[in-house]
Amino acid sequence: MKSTYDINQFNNPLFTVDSVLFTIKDDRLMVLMVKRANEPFLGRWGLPGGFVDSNIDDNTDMTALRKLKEKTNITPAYLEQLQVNSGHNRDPRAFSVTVIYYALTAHQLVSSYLETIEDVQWIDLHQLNSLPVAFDHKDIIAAARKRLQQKALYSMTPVYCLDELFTIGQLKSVIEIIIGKTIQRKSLIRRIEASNMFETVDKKIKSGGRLAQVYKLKDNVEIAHFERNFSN
Amino acid sequence: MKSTYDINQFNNPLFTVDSVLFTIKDDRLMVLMVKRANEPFLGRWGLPGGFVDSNIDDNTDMTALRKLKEKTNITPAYLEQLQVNSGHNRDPRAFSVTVIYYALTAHQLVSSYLETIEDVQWIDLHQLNSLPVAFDHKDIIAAARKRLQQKALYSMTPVYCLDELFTIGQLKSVIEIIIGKTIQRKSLIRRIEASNMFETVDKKIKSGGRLAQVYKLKDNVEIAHFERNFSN
DNA sequence: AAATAAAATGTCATAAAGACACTATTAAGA
DNA sequence: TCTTAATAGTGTCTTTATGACATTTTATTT
Repeated sequence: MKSTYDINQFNNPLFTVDSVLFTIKDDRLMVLMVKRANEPFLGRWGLPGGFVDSNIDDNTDMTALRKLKEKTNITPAYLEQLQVNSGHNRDPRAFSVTVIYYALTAHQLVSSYLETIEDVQWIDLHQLNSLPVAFDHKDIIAAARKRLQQKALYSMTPVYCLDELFTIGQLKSVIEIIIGKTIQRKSLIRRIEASNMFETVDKKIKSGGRLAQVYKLKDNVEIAHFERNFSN
Repeated sequence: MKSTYDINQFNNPLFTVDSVLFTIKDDRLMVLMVKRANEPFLGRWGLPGGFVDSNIDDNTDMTALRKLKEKTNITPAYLEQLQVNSGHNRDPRAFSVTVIYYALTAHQLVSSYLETIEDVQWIDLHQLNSLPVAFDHKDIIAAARKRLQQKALYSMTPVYCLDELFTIGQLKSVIEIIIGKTIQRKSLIRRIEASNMFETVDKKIKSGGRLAQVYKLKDNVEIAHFERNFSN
């Protein structure tokens, strides 16, 4: 049945899946980008992604994860649909549609793997303007960043930029980098307690002063959301 | 160039665009549904939507609006991407992908047009369970409703369910129906003032007691968002 | 004129975040 | 060992948007 059905196949748009994988590294928000090995935009930097392989992928989520695994060797701790971009002009080949995901990971899980690779890199968002970028991927990254920023104001999502074990100071720093302003440590602690997402680990980490308590996520937690944004 | 490029066309997924058009009618949240005239799911009720026509549509937003116009004769006041659904099992024909939008309109603009039509109707969300629905459209409507609900807690989006002219009481009622709980009239008034989205019209409407001041949206306003949710 | 009803306002309570002082604990250096 | 610096962590008052609810306003109905 599947092989005989072909209505509208000819006019079907060019369909791809792309991901904006964020991390925090050296106190900077970074995005994973790939130097393109094919036309169009050969040699420019683009988001990791590609075509759905319907023999392998149950759905587009799987496509996004598969492509990310190919480039980074990991499955990101957080993945969510961002938006769909479509139009005649974004891909010179045809009317194209891209499902865009954004994802979060601890850079530690990826960085060592990337060291031996040239065409896959963490790109500092501040350096993005001076980089030759393919398609409309610069706009997409901006949109993903905006969404992440919003989410960081009212949810615990940014933890997924951190390693399994982390301190409150590290979480505070990650949130501040994402939202672009400082928050009160006290406010974060209140949210950590209210969220009930975390547990302490019998371990402390030195941080230039008093040792910091180490935390980790409880098993199978839901990301906590709050009724107010961090404000200013 | 466009006509010669055909890599992966054969395995390209079946690609459609569907919309969840909400309105409030008789103090109920309603969705626009269409009785399917084609296989699969012929005769069952489904969301308005269809294939992209890349000769007409600049992008998938236009596809959504075009299909809604065909069914309702109007362009909804509010339209936003909800999500993408994809998989092997959701459409019996092939691996399929649907971009889903949700939209808001005043029912007055549509209802008279629908009166003469049998296969396009407003469906009360409470009646949805007892209706034969196509594809995964029941789940999609649930997801769209949830998103609208969330948005109503921290933004002025629900105004787009109302006619051009409306009262505070009407806006309060629409919000309450969407979020499923009552809110303080006073809180809404504070938000109306803070939002700066509205202006009074030199007109009052009877409502069983004191006449109600009529409001309308200012020209080209942005939807106001707030830092807190309505709570309880 | 009185009763009723919803609109609109006034004002105090509540709750979560902001501000910031203060204490605790570690490393480094005199 | 004592002092200093630095960050972790706590206590507590302030701020602010919303909740609660009483009061006033203005219309209709009887």
